[in-house]
Amino acid sequence: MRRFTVYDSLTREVRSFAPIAPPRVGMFVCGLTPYAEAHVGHGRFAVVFDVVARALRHWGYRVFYVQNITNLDDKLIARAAEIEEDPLALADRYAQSWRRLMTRLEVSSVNYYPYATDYVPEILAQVRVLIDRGYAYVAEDGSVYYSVARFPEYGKLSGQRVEALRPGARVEVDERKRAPEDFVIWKAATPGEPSWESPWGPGRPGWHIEDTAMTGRLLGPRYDLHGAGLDLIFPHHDSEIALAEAASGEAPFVNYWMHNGLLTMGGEKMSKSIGNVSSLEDAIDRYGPMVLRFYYLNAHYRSPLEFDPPRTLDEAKEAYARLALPADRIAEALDRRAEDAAGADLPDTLADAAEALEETLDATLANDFNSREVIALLFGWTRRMTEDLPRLDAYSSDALEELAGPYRWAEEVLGLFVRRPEGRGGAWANLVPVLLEARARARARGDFAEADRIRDELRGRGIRLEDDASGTRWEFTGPE
RNA sequence: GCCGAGGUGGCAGAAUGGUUAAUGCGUCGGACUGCAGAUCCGAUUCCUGGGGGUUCGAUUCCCUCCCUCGGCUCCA
Repeated sequence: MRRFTVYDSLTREVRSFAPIAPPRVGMFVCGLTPYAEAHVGHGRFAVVFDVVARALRHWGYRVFYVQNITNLDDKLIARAAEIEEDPLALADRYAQSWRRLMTRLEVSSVNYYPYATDYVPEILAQVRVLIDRGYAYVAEDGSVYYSVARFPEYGKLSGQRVEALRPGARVEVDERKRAPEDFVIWKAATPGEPSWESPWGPGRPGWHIEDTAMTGRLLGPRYDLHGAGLDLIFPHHDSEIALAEAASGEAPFVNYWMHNGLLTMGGEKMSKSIGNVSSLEDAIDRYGPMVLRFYYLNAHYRSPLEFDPPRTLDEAKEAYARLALPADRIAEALDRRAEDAAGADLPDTLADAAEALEETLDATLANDFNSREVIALLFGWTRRMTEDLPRLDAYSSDALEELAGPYRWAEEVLGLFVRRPEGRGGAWANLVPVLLEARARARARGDFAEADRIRDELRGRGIRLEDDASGTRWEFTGPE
């Protein structure tokens, strides 16, 4: 297991990572409340923590990664009422859409996406324990509240002191609470809304306790790594700590807290409530998953990242195309000579450089997941590979594998350079070589009008041609 | 008001107590090309918010001020 460091939001320092029970690592990330289409900001946390899990596995840890889905809350219920759909059905619809987007984005590391409502028994059990231990009380209407005053360390993650909070700053004060800072863990049912039976009457789970009940069951009372956007630190994560440590009597609840910086648009956080959202699916359709992943990983995960369409993704597209060009050419050369072992060996200096680079990539990422620095190193390799492109077909397949090494590393750990057959021209792919041959003949006899006509025709079908010294290449870019 | 994060070239965005502050985008020049595009080579050597302090040396550490963003019970 490689050693690595990670910035821990609780201690506010970069710490060396040590799992509770190596090599196993329990990892939990706060996922979506699926009541609307996912936006580009959501994609960031998904890719950031995907890379964290991929890296840990690459380094020999056995990661169990859980990303929850809050499939019932006030906003979701309100939205469902608006469009006259069952709230749980609405949530399921958007949750499945999220899963499809994750597949397209190559977010493959999540082991389990639990629904909050599938953990009602665990939630009720935790509510019971908290009442029994005197941390929670039942209000007149059957709601149950956590009494923040009973947990003196409340706020240690955010640094907030309870007495400094402004009750009602953004959310109306709830009269049923004993203290304004108390939060609901079991919400008495409202007619017409989904509800479950409980010893305190019908109701539904509060937000914070969903996660602690779920992780208690799946990861145990204490686990290694908790991630999310930094907008969730307060009150959500502070409340999770208060709930979990009170319920289990064990501490610390979580050993490492990771928070990613937020994606901004127009300088402000991208969010549904502000309305400055841009669809994630749209971005994937338009630019492809690799460009999007590149864009996210091109910044340190803790920095804010500005999204300014179309400029930012156009720029990422240009940069990624340049970075990936040798990776593609090497892969193509390998395809061409799959069964052919003949060819030149790699010069020692190049072979050594490839090996050394892989070690540097690991060491760089092991420094608090500095993916931006890793990408800078990969650009260095791409520059070096570019010089070798004309000689590619002279190398043996073993030599080509060595050249591909750093890109393979990035494919496994960063999820970049993934080549999928989809989007490569579909049914037209069979026709293209025939048309290219016809065009080559036209060019050879000087009939450039015919050559351009074929090029334009294909362009109209979303296939772009490029001539270079070795002949004509094509790629499917989609209809304009 | 309180808590937290952050201010780096035209833009995006890294890093480090120490030679010309990475990398990419853009721009300019050149190569290649029937044209286009892509690609390649070179250039863009006056960029670390202001003011103090520690140090032989600060963008980095400390103090202070200014500005931006996030949070203060909906939020990735």
